Amino acid sequence: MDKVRQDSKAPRSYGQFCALARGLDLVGERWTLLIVRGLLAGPMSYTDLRASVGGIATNLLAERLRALESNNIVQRQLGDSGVLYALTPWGAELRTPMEALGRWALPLLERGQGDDAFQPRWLALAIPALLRGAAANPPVELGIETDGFSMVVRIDEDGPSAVARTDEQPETIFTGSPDIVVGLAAGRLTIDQAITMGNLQGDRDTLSAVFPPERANAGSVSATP
Amino acid sequence: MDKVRQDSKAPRSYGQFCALARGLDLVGERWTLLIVRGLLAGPMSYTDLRASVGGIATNLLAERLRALESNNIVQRQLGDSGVLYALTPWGAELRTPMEALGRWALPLLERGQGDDAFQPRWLALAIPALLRGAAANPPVELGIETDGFSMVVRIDEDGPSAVARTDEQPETIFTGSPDIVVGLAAGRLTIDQAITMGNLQGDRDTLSAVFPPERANAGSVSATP
DNA sequence: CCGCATCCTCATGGATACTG
DNA sequence: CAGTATCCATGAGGATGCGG
Repeated sequence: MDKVRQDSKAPRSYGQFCALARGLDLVGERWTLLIVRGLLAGPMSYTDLRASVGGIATNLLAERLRALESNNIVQRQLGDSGVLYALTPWGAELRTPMEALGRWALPLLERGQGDDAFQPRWLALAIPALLRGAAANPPVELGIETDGFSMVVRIDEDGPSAVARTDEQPETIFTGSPDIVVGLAAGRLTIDQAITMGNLQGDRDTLSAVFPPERANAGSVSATP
Repeated sequence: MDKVRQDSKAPRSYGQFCALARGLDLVGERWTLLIVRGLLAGPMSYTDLRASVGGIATNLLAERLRALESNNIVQRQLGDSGVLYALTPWGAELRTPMEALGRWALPLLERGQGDDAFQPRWLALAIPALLRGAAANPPVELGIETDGFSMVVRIDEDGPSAVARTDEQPETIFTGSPDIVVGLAAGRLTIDQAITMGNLQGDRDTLSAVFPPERANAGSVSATP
C-alpha cells in the first residue's frame, strides 16, 4: 500500500499576524536555531549535524529537520556520501538575526565556560559576528586554533568570515583556550593580554589586523547580564 | 513557618559555551520574545501585558516574568497605578535581534492575515523595523490608523520610531487595514496602490516622506518563504 | 555504520478556576 | 488586579529497534 505520510504534526502556532510571531512559529522551537547554527557553516550529514548541535535527541532532530524542510529553510541534498542537509537561501539569511542575538547575549560569556560544553566549530559563527563591520583591503587571514580545532578567520572587503582549516599552510596561528579566543574577539582582552595567556606563532601585526586594538574594551557590549 | 520559596525552577539550559545558546537559554522559551515585544513599547501592567502578548496563559506569563526578572531583562516598577513591568537597558537591546528576526520573517506576512489575530500595537515594533535605515531632517510625522488604533510614525535623524497616538492633533492620517499598512511599510505596495485601497487625509507628501516610493518592490525581502 | 521511527516517561505548556 | 493552584494535553529526552 502507498505509504502516505500523514502530516500529523500540527506545529503549534501563535496565530498572530505579526512578523516576529510568524518567524517564531518557524524557528522558535527548542533546538531549531542551534540546528541552523550548525548548517550555517555548510551542508552536513545527519550524524555530523547531530554532533554539532550538541545534545539533541535523535527523534527531535529528525522532526525539526522535517519541519525546517517543509518551511523552505532547509533542503536535503544527495551527496555521494549520502544525505546532506543544507540551508536554503532564505534559511541562510537567518545568519543576520542569529548574529544579532549572539551579540546581545555576549555578556553571558563573561562568566566563562564553566561546566558547559564547547565545540570549536561554534566559533565559526561567533567570530564573524563579533567582528562584523570590519573590512580590510587587502584581505587579512589569521589561523586560530583552540581546543584542537583550527580555523581561518578572514577579513576582506566583504567583511569577516571563518572557515574550518583543512590545509596546512604556514599561516599566522594563534592558539588559546575558548575563553581567550572569545575574549579577544569580543574586545574584552587586549592583544597583549591574549598573547600572554595564549600562544602566537607568527607576526603580531596579523593578529592585530584581525582584532584591532581599538576594539578592546570598546564597550560594544553595553549592559549587565 | 517561613515560606521559603524554593527556586524549584531549573530552567532547562542547553549547557553550551556559545553566545547564541546562552541567549536562547534566556529568551528562547515559548512566549518570552512576545512578552518583550510588548514591553518594547514601554512599561505595562500585568493585565495589559497579558492582553498585548495575545493568548498566553496567566500562569505562564507569571513564570516568564519571574525568569526574565531574575535574568535582568525585565524589572518591576511600582507605579501609583500598581505594578509595572519594564525592560532593563539590556533587555531593551533585544530590539535589534528582534527586528532582524522580524525582517527575516517578513515574507511570511505576504499570505495575508488569514485567521490570525491582530493587534495594531504590534505594528509599533514592525513599522520602525521595516523602515530601519531611514532618516530625515527635519523630522517627518505621519499618523496611521488601523483597526481602530492610532499611532504616530516619526522619522528624524535618529531613525524611525512609532508611538501610540494619544492626542488628537490634526496630523496627516492614513487609514487602512493591517495588510495595507504592512504592505506599504514592507515596500510591497506603492503609495498609489495603498491610497487606492486605503484612505489618506492630508497631504501625500508626508506619506511618501515616511514611505519613500523608491523602497517599493525594492526587494529588501529577497527569498521565498 | 547511517538515518531515522517507535516506545515510554516525565517535564512543560495550556485552559480554567480560584484567591489575597 | 495580579497573580496561584489545579488538572489535563503535549512536547522533550532517553533508550532502543530496524531497514538500507
